[in-house]
Amino acid sequence: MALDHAILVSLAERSASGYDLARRFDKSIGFFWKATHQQIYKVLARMEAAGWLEATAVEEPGRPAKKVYALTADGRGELTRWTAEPTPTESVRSDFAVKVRGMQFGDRGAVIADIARQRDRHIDRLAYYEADCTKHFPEPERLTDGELPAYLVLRGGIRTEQTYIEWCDEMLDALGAPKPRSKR
Amino acid sequence: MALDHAILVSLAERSASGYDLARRFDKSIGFFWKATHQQIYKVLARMEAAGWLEATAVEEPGRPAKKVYALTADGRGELTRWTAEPTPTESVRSDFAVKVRGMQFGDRGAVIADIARQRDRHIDRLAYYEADCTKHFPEPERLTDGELPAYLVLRGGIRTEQTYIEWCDEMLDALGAPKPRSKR
DNA sequence: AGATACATGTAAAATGTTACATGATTTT
DNA sequence: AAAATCATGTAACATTTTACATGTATCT
Repeated sequence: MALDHAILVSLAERSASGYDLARRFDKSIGFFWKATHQQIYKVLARMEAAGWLEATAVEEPGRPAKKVYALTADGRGELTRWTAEPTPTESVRSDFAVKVRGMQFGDRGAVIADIARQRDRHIDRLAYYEADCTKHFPEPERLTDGELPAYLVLRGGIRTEQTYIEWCDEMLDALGAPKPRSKR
Repeated sequence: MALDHAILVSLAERSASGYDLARRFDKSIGFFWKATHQQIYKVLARMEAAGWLEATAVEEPGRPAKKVYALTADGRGELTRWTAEPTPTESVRSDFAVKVRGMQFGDRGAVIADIARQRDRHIDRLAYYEADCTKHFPEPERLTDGELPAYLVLRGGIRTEQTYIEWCDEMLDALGAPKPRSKR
């Protein structure tokens, strides 16, 4: 009951094949939920069997045929039911935090290098999100009801990345380590 | 290769029984990694078989006997090896973000109420972290090398909660909904 | 000729969740 | 007397990850 709903939301936005979905899960919706194509194909088959989805074979010349999935009335019903449910507390799971906490029992220098790497990665991701935001929502003051949710979720991603970078900065300062790139 | 290292870090800090660990995973280390007792007992058995841990039966009058686990040299070796590995990008998984993104296809009012609920929960968690921080690290300017990592990880938790609350505020404002409690 | 993009899957292994199971002691 | 805390597990099920499998078309 997890990837299922992420796929339902994505298909509600626009019908797609398993392959298309796999690419979406590498960006846009994938910023907040990761999934591989193997997982996606399996869940699509299960949801089609459950009657939440309908598949249509689409052939384009010079390309393999694809199965495009669309929500059925039952699928839309399930999506509505799910949105009305209160979200359970998300189970936190941060390898990185555990590693920082365990640095004194391992390779201190390597962990500091890892913090610096993590910082770089989040700087890149922040830049990516900000570019995405400017591109899709150039005028945040004038958003339609349809655009608002995607915008707000992206704002959450931007805030999260900023916070992560600031946290890495605080750690590198406290550990007396230099920061690898300019930014701050 | 996930809960394993969280348990190794916790046991490196102090030897414990499965039951003790289950309680630690309800707080402290559990802020960054969730695990149930069923999972913990299974992983402990596996790691003992692998020679990373050693169990000693401890009996206290008026209480059931417990098996206290401690790291072996191999266990410490594995922990060091793991800390030296670069941390792979964490796979994001936010039910809540997916739900916000899908609000237009479901029950808008229910999702707004859910955002308010989420906000309250993170206000509570922030208060908890801050109290924990004041209690364990009353003088953050004077931390020993042993205290620093746990302090920094807690700081990360505090920053994360603050950001989450601010994000919920932004969403409630944008959606024209009132905020349930004082705070801001 | 080799790499990348398009397109869809199966199978095995590892991990995680939920339900079941038991029994002593302490607190309300 | 019932509920909570202490203490350790097994079993079934669901989910996720990793490896295997296949084939066409386009780009370099």
